[in-house]
Amino acid sequence: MYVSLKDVAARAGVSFQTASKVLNGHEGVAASSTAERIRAAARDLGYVPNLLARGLVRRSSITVGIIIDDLADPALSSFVSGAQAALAAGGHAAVLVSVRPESDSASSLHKLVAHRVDGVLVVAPSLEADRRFSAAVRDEMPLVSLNHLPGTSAVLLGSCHRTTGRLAGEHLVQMGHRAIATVTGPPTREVVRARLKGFREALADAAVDLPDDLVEVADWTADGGYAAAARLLDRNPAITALFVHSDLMATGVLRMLADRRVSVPRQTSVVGCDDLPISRFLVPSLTTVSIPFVETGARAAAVLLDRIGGREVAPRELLPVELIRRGSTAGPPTARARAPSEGPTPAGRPSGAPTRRPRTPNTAPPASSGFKDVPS
Amino acid sequence: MYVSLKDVAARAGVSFQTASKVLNGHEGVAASSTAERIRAAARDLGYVPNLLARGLVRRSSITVGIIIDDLADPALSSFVSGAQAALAAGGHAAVLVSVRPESDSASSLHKLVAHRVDGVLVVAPSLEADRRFSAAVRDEMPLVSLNHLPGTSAVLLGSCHRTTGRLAGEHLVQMGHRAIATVTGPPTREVVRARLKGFREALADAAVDLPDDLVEVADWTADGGYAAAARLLDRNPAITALFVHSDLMATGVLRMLADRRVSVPRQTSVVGCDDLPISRFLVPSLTTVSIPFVETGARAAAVLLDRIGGREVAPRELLPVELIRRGSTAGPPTARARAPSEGPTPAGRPSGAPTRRPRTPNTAPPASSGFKDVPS
DNA sequence: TCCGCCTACGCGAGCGTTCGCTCATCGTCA
DNA sequence: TGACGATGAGCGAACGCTCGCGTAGGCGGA
Repeated sequence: MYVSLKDVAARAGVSFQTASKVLNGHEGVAASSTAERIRAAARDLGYVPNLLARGLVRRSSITVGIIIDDLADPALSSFVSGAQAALAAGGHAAVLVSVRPESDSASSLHKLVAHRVDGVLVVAPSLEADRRFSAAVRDEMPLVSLNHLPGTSAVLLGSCHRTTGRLAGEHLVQMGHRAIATVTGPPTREVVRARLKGFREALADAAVDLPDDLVEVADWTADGGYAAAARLLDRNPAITALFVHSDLMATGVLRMLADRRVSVPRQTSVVGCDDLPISRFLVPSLTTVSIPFVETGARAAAVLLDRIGGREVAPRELLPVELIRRGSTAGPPTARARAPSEGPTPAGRPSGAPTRRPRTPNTAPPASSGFKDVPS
Repeated sequence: MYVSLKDVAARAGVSFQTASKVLNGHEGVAASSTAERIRAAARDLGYVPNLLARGLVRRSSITVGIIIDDLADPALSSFVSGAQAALAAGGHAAVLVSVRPESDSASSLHKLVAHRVDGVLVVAPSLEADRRFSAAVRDEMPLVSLNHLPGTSAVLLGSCHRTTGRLAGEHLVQMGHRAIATVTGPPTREVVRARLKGFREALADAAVDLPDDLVEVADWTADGGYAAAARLLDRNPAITALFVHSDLMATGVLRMLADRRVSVPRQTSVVGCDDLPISRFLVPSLTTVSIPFVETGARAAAVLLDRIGGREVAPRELLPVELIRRGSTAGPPTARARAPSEGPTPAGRPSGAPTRRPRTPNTAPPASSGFKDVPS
């Protein structure tokens, strides 16, 4: 089926061990004429080394395992995209396994161990609180994770979530908002707690309070964001700004506000988190804290390769985040502007006649940070 | 480092070959007491079989290679997500390699061959016209592709693009549109030609013409969609409907229309293609032809496993597509309604006073096919 | 008592590599 | 002329596993 080293050696008239050495680029192991003969034979026969056999004796499969929750999640797939590129640059292939709710999380790790991967990259937030997984981690195995993995020696790589929350909070208070609410992810996640902490700090610095009833938990989905924002507005119609923990949820929030005829950013400002590629194209374009997914994935892979190579690496590393100002944030409505409808009612219907379209409506041209590559 | 069969056998007091047979579930190869002793030893020692060694002798790595363009593309990552799940169900792991523009496309295939994958799944539209890749395909190797791979024996799996185009076209003409334009992907792609063909057929059935200047080519990106739609409207302001070959591009189109103050769907209708998870949350929610990415990926993986298992499979298989009606399409504006602005001008500013907001504006509640799981 | 059969296990070979060691040849220099 | 270091190539072992076959020992039947 496949041509082996022996086939190549036979054609070149040498022993297969010699062929091995030549094809591996060892110097001074054969006369240049012999070496060339071997290389020619390999080329003619289309020899492709069997990495299974090589891995067996070298005790390294030149592969890295990636454990992932769900590739359909744009954030996670961006991570993997970056990681994959960096791994390829390092000559490693990626073995992908997903951790599925119905199966034991430790089994996905066992699968990778069975493949004798050189290291593992964890891109699975659902594993954050998974004791069984943490317990199954072999400490000898180099491990880099994009989420917390308490109790393991895994290197943590990500962005500074506290700064993320702080940037969003500062932006909103600087614009003059005081009635600020937030739609978070599940508080079991460390990222959620950290973002909330930074957000609270920023608000506190401006003497703005964040009572519990202005914090709504959602599940990272657009549907969840929609519902959470609806609950928030039902409870407190005076809210003028929302910080949403992911762009996907923010999309749901924007949609919900549109359904209720709440103008963004005139009546309510929205700050997202992630900066998905699509976020600058939403109407209004979404102000958001940019998380460098691809870069983080690439860096994670690079660090993992360092660990595999025996080089010393820091136990955690955070990549910078950045606030991207776009069209979904503005100052809060003035008292006069808000008077007619007394804030959006739960039913969402403005009571009076439609007001004239504002000068900077939700269809405003994108902020300069956005569309620079779109022809005007 | 790792515990081997010999370790297990030594602990159980048997030869490692016997341990191998027992652990592989062979019947009648050992007394039940011995078998239990071996299993206990394996459990105690945490034995994980070395798939490299097993693959070497069994001549099967129990892995499947996936060649992908870019995981950051939501459509492609959805494919892989579905495929990955199906592969896992079949006991196979996925080895991921990406084909990068700067490197030889055949080398990614060689990489997989080196890993002795049992089959290859191609999720790389960029390889469609790649002669070098097609030439490098070993015909013995089971191959399933989501895009055309002319000249190879690869099984083609996808959706019926012609139907896709037809559905979009029929929907628009049924709503009464006559001035219909389209933003396509690169015409080098078979999918683009097929969609265009179906679209043309649907229009022709209603005696609607599609002259070349109403067809604009873009590059699958939102930026590209934005620019293409701008060119289209500049050339022909009378356009009342647009069929866009991907939801991502459609997002750019919606954004561009919003920037020009063209109301969707009141002034212009937009039909997308893909039905990305986010599409129902856009404002207005996007009418689109749903492509079952995840299911296609899953089916592709299942077919690949069939081929690997030596079962007979059809040379191509198409999954059904479906038109999802949402808020971005409606009938064309009446002559009266369009009179004030004489169609959107390139500058995009309605000349008269803003008309009263229509009863079904672009912020209308989503169509029933959408938000059924969003609480009201 | 001997033969043959079944059960339960061991043995040897081989999968395709890598790697260290041995060995033959040859030119060089004392 | 003989010892010696390069140079060039082969050889054996090992990596961890699977699989077919060989073979003890125990049993019943003739």
